[in-house]
Amino acid sequence: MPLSGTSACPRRCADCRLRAAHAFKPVSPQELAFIESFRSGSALAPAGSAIISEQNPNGKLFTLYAGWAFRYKTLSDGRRQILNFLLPGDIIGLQQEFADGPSHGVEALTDAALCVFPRDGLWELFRRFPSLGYDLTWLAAREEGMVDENLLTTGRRNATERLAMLLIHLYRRAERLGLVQDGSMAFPINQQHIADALGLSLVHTNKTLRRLQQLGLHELKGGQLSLLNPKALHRIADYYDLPMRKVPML
Amino acid sequence: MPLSGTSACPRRCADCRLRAAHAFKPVSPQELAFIESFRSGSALAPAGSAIISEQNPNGKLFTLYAGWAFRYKTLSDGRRQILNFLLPGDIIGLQQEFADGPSHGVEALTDAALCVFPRDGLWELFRRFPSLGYDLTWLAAREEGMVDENLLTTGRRNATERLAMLLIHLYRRAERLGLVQDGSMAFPINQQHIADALGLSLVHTNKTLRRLQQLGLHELKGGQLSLLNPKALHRIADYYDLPMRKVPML
DNA sequence: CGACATGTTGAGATGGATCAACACTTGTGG
DNA sequence: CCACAAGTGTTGATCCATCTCAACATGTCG
Repeated sequence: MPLSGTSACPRRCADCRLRAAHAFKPVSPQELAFIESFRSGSALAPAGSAIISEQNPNGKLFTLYAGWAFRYKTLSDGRRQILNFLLPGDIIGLQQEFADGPSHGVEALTDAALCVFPRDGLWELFRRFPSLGYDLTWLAAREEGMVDENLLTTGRRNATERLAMLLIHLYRRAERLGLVQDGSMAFPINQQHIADALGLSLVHTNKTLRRLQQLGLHELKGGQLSLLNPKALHRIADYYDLPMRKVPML
Repeated sequence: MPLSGTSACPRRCADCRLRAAHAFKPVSPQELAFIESFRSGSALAPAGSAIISEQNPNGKLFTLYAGWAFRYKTLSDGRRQILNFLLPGDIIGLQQEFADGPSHGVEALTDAALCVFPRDGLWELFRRFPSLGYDLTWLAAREEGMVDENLLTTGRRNATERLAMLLIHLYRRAERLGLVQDGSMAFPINQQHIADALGLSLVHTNKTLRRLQQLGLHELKGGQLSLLNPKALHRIADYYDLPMRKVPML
């Protein structure tokens, strides 16, 4: 059964539609050739499936080519915290290489297409293409920055501020990737995900989200999100956005 | 005025007492020589001083040689979230290289000794010593893992669990570095820091900490911490520790 | 049709925040 | 040497943001 909406990444990295996007740093032909040889294949992950299991991490490294996913950790009684959301171009599984044990799980939110790399080829990559090693560090640092921001949100913002932050931040990331059309974007996250990402209960998330919507700050229906009053959302979230550099992509 | 207790890092990296510690991955003589040439000097940061300002990040990269520090972010109304604590061997300022703007501040908790590296030599390091580039990615991933854990704590653990987690985690890290003697370690963190790290109010932190102490789980006085009932703390925090590999150090 | 996931809403309970004192220590300047 | 300010820890009273529990609505899918 073909997965609706998502197509697997092309055989040749030179044909990669994602890499051509405005958001990404260009690579040299040599780098591209190496990436293509390094890549061990592609994969499709249906919505809801585990890309990396929290208990039994596989040894693979992925680049998310299309679709959404999220990283999470759980406590043994089931409480779950979503660490960050993953969008096309994000790398998956890099931490596994360095962690002392299983550290987190990754789950697909939508049907997702992935480029697969063997984890044990990582050192080879650093050795042969230091510039790509540099890019990997960049990606790691960038993701850490994202978690930092989420920790600030969860630790110090109240429920309204948290929601505003989440909406703005995801909108901004999607926009950068060209996923926003006519001021509206596909938003494949349900309220349970939002609650788990923000450290709130499901019920309170619902009520707060509803209040924001009734104030006319945003609209969220049919899986589509639009920000009706971005200024106000920025003010509430205490969020200041900066011009974003092109980011590397493996 | 000499800073009590902390000595600056030695002139020659070969004489580095820290690197000789059990916790760190050995480096080759060539790597060591490069690190020494890469290093632009050493510095002392008095307790409470900014190592990296949240507003005006400097372009430097540091390794914390002795003493404690912490990374933090603040909201514009002053609410502060501590992202993680830094102990000897940790790297400081790596994210700055990749962030689009100022991302976080770093402050010394105790008098601290630092090795200083020029940030703009980073690419040179990757190019000439890919193995050190690999180590930097490792350090970045490791720190991200730490923030992940803190996000889980702040988002999903209650006050008691958070405190237990913090005590265990810091104790464990200190132990690894040989900073625990006779079951007791220097603990240079006040309750305001703890509150800011855990997303709690100062008052509630005090009351919860006090309760744990009265239950005989730990003792914290005179700036010294001992865990009197680690088993119980582990159970409360839902924390399982794993054997830790040696980690790299720049 | 029933089962299930998801969203919505109200009522009541509570963990943690806020406010307000006060104790103790340390350093400083008169 | 004392008086005082500043930083830190402690404790009680009260408040409220958020959680929990419990229904019910809606849509999808077999």
